Amino acid sequence: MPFEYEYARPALTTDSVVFGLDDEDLKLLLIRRNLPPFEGGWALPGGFVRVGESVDEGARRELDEEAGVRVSFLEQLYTFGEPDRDPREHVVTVAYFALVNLIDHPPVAATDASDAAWFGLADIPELAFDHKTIVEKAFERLQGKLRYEPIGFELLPTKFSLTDLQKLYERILNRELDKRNFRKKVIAMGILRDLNELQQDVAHRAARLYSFDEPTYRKLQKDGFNFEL
Amino acid sequence: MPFEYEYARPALTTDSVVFGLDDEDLKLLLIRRNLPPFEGGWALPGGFVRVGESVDEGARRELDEEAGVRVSFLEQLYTFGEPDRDPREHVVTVAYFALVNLIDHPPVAATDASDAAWFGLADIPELAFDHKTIVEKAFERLQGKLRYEPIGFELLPTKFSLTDLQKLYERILNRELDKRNFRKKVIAMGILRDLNELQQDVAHRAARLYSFDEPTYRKLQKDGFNFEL
DNA sequence: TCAAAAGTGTTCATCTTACACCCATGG
DNA sequence: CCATGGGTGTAAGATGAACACTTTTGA
Repeated sequence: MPFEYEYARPALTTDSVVFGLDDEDLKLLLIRRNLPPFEGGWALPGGFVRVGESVDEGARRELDEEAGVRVSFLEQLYTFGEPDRDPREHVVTVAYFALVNLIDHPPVAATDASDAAWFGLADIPELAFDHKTIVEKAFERLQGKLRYEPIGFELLPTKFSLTDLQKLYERILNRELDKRNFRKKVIAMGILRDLNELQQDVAHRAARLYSFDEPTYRKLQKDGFNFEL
Repeated sequence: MPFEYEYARPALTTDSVVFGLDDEDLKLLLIRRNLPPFEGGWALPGGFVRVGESVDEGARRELDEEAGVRVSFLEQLYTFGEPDRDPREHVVTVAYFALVNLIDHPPVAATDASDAAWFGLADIPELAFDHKTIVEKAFERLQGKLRYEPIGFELLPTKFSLTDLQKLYERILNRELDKRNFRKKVIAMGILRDLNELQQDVAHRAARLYSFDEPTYRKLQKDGFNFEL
């Protein structure tokens, strides 16, 4: 036992709630635990923070190691510090909230032994520790942020139709939106670039394709513009 | 050195940004450090999280021990985990954001040797570690939350006038508000109880006093009402 | 020619903003 | 009687919500 301290220290981990959109369905990334406790059960990807790496780096490293996932969006969610949340000892976890684009970057096989899998939000199995609470909090955050920040684009392919975008909002917010009003609002914001391209190989009238114009968004944001949908 | 672990662990602390309103000026609570590093300098109240206590409890305990302050509102702000934020070693801190009512509960002398003091936001001295960053983030949070959650009342005495409330908003948001529109909006929300009392000992027409009607607020909130000012 | 989704404007109600004067009180 | 802040309404503009039909394309 080479590491000694004058006072007892809680262990420090990260756990990440990674959402992805797969064929227009919202999915959650889980890994199967191959160690006790909860051996064989499903849990959020995560692990111990190393001394000398930032907590954010730790979260990214664990995602890469456990699931081979490079996320496009990662932010802190909340720190869970109840002493009994891990049966072994006092483990404080910094939870993260992440979005990946499963369409442009489809998942590859997990790099180490543990297997990783994507679950529809309705089909989430029992989770280890307090991970259910963490997932719930992350989903609330996703719903909240979606309306006030342009994070939905992180889940879509670079080129998308207005209907794709609307479906995304409807699925995550869990309510229907008016097509005309939605289009009016999103176009009026001026943060979409019309690519003058059409969908290919669809059995109906092809939709125009757009991309998120991030530079323009940043410019508008500086001038006090607020995204809201 | 009685505590040994198989892997190195970062230290875990809390730091709290406590705001109070004093004679209608927003103040920040700081303590003077009596140990290196930054000995004699000002810093946020906080300290090590003990094994077996929740991180929230740790934050409250440190506030009580270092400044004798019982806060009415405390919530997590952010976890700062850069490995170089403390010159001694890797210290991860869970930062908290707290509000106290300095008018109904004026500060008492600090309980232990360290001295605590309230600083106007414009007069904040140099701070130890990355505490300046933490304070900035907390102030942004205060400004953001103030508009969408009824947290301003935590800073006011139980009985206040509409002008008191408006001044609070103007000071924190740093812009002027229209008196008539402000009153219309806040009255229309139906979350203020008119106490049918008047200010005493003022050298002008006395204002009506109100209190925040929290039960009604909670009821409205359940029915999907959203506070916004 | 049919099915399936794309695309497009107007109206009404609501909310937001701007704005100025009289009132009550104590000194 | 004057200085100080308390208290009040209206009109114009902006925003949000409801709503239905025509167009394009491939099968």
